[in-house]
Amino acid sequence: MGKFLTTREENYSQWYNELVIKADLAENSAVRGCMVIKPYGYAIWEKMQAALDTMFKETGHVNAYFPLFIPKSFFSKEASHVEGFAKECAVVTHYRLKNKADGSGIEVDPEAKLEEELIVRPTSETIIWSTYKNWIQSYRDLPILINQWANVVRWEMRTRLFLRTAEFLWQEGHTAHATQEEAIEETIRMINVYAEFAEKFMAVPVIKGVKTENERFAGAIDTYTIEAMMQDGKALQSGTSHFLGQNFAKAFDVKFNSKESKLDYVWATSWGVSTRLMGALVMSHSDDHGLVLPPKLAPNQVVIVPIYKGDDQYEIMREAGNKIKNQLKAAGISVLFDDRDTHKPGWKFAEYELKGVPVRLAFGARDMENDTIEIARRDTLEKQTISQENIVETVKQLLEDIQENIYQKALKLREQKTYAVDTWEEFTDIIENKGGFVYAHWDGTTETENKIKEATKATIRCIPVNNPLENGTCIFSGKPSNQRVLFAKAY
RNA sequence: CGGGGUAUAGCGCAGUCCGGUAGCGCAUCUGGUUUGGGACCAGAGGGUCGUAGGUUCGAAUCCUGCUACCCCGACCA
Repeated sequence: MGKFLTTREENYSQWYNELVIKADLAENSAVRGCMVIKPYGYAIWEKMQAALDTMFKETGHVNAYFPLFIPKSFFSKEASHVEGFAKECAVVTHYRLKNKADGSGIEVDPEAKLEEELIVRPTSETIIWSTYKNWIQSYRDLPILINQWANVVRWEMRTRLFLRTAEFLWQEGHTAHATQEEAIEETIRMINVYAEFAEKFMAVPVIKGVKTENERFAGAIDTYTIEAMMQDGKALQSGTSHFLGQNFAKAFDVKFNSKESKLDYVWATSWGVSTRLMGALVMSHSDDHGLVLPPKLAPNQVVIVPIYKGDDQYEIMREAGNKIKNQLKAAGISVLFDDRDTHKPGWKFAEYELKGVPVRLAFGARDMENDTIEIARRDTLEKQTISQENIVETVKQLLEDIQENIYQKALKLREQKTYAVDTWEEFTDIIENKGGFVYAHWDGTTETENKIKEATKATIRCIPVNNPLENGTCIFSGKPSNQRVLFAKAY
């Protein structure tokens, strides 16, 4: 087996970078910090979108679309929101170009300056709440449960394909409610939707929890998060759901008449997941041979590779291959029959391993004689020769096994790399030498949180939901604490 | 945004120190033999050496600016 990838052990970060490019998921573009998502990568994103969109619809949401540009003045209306995003906003200042006088190209026409500059959305709370103001007068107008699929721009200093890019694709849900209880319920409902999606579709186990004040979304009262562990033990924040209280309603003066004929501000939530999930997917399951995709999100669940000698056999194999392909397709399995004569079987094997196709079927003259077929699973790289008779059932079962197996494997790894510690020495030892999730006591102050971050680069990923209460002392300050929180280095 | 590194054919690299007009492997194309884990032989095409200036008779090579990428920090989904 030739070596095409840096191994995870050699250099995890380089392994990831190479894998994303070699598996044809994405590449860097001519624009700094912005990526091109290639067809194979986009196909996975489309599968994620389809599953999530269905879940959003099932929970009563509808899709809409709001503008890419946000008037600068909107931004300044919610104080903490501005502060959070101001440092990474792209700004449109002009609306026209013109030819340079000396004919050496084009330049921004200084006479075409915008009256009010426009921000390229880093998130859409402000434009949406300025719109909701017009839509909401009465409790009868509530709730509003809207999602949008969009791109956003955050001018990042250091970027990495999928994990952090200046422009990325995401969905953002923005809901408006008559009561605080209902908004909190919605916030929790959506973090649960994200957790279910991560675990059932991506096969990525996640920890649900609440962010500390320090890590909270700019403008939120509470931020719920799902945190996944990557194979190197680092955490990846994979989705967030925010209870925004009445902050945006107050900033944009969105009031409604309640049943009791009382004028009150509207309660809000927002929630989102992004193409960063692609990074989570890659880093959770893949190995030194390439991607390992969960069957539920793989663009092709099965690839069929024919093995033949000469044109006569080729024709026979094509016919046989198409027959198998159609059987599988009829059972709702997505199949690629790679009957290209331009690449050899061995080349194709390596290629589809790199691309993470869950199941590979290969057959040649020997199989034709015996009515057998070789079946190989990507997650364990095991292969065996089976009878063609129950091929559909066998493949179906195997796809389910793979989906379950990679989830269990990821869960097991997380359990192995999760620790509970009581002393600063143990804490720093694990964070610096072993890597992983560490449950430890914390005194609840931002000051301590920041000092721990400074000393170790570990941050509080979340305070898990249903976190058991337990008396202890803060690992850093020694002050009393009544629960452990989840620490880790994060992407 | 600070420190370090890199940029030569589609990809990976040598050549740069010591200036003389560009080479290797893979990939591509043609023909043939092949096909159960990235085939082999023969031939062919492809580069104004990241970019803009400068020094020089002459620059991939020396000097300066700019850009992009990688690593390490600060910031963040």
